[in-house]
Amino acid sequence: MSFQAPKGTFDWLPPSSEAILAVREALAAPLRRAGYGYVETPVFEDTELFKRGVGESTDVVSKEMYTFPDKAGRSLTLRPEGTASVVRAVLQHNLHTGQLPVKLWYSGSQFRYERAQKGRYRHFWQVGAEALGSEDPALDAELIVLGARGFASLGLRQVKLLVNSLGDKNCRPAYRAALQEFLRGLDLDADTRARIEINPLRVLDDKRPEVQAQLTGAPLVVDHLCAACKSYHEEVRSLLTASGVAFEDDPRLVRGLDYYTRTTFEFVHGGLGSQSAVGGGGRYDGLSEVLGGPPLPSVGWALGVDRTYLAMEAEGLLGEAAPGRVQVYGVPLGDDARRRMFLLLSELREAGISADMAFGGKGLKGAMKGADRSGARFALILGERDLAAEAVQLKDLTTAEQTEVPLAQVADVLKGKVQ
RNA sequence: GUGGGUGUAGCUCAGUUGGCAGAGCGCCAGGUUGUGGUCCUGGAUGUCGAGGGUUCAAGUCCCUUCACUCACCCCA
Repeated sequence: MSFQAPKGTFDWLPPSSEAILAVREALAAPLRRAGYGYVETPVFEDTELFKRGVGESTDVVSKEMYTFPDKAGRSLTLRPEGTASVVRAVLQHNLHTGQLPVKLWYSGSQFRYERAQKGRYRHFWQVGAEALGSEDPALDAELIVLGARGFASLGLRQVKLLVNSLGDKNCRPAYRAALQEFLRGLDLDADTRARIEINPLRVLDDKRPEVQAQLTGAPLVVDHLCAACKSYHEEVRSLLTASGVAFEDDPRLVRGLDYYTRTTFEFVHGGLGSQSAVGGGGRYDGLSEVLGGPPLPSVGWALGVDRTYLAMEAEGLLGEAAPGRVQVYGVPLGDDARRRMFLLLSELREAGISADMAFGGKGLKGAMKGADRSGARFALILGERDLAAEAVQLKDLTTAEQTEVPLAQVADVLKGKVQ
């Protein structure tokens, strides 16, 4: 083995690669039914976009970005998340000057320079959705419901939804100060003490038991919400309940990125190793302004495609996929037959019948094995005798029944037999 | 950045006290010169992660190093 994939990355191979395609489709389908348009943005952006949009206080920006200079000396960064790019694209193309909200969805690669472990890779995939320019609890609820529907449509039953509100620019500062005061009185290591000053809410997320034990009496943001945030959050919750989407209030739920306000939520699953989030999002009312745009209250989420795959694996939902399975398999005997089979397959494929054949001059036995393994129901056997008769032997591999079919009629005969 | 575990055939792994490099699966071929699956027979594939050391002898013991993996941190 000479080369291998870079650290923290991996290849999707058949058959699991088929499941990944299915996951992307399933997560996106509810969005398309709800009027979200597809957006595709560059995989790299101006480094400053992420510094400003995601926040310099976050670990994502301060130590996990793939940043590099291009040949003209510009600093570019492989996107570590999708929201900043989407907001940038909306502002750049003035999509927000039309009817609001602007509803967009995307699917693609994200990159973070982290130490890899189960469910956390340096290159990962997300399906995301953003609804920009509208402050309406129904929009928050809509997105959450669409995410939940996506997971449910894959058969996932153990995805749990956690919901919280982080307050807004009116009530968050007072809460932040109260939390900082509480945290400063605890016995914590230097890194965590530094985090108290930069991003105190994240301390609530610490998984270490000795830290969690000290957090039992910590002030909770729900107790510090202003009236507007409180009623907004109540409305979101009641819409979720009315939609039949089960959720759990988690007053400790915070998000890793700076731009979140008010509604925040996470879809969690127990089958991902030590990681738990299969998706998450929330409202980010101030992000547009941070990026130099007008006020554009918005809400969005991102769901982890590879993490969803792991969740499905944990729930035993990955059936026996049959990658590249075809309906018909050609078994040519000899060079003349191979040339004729090649043309016959093209004809079948044009007619909408999926077909493969034995390559490499295999013998009959080897070619028949290939037919068996291809998953095809029918084999087409073509040798010198058949060529002379302008016919082919059509064998049903499930019954071993074999009939001779004139070459000119193969497509028509098969059309009647496959599906 | 920190800590644990694992590196032997394409894959999953065994390998005892240091004594000839192994199994299952997969792959290829034959049994059957124009017929797959099941079965039988045979075959190919190894820098035992790499480098050094101890020893008559190292997959095995010691040192170094790399990779993978899991967890902390962080996050989808």
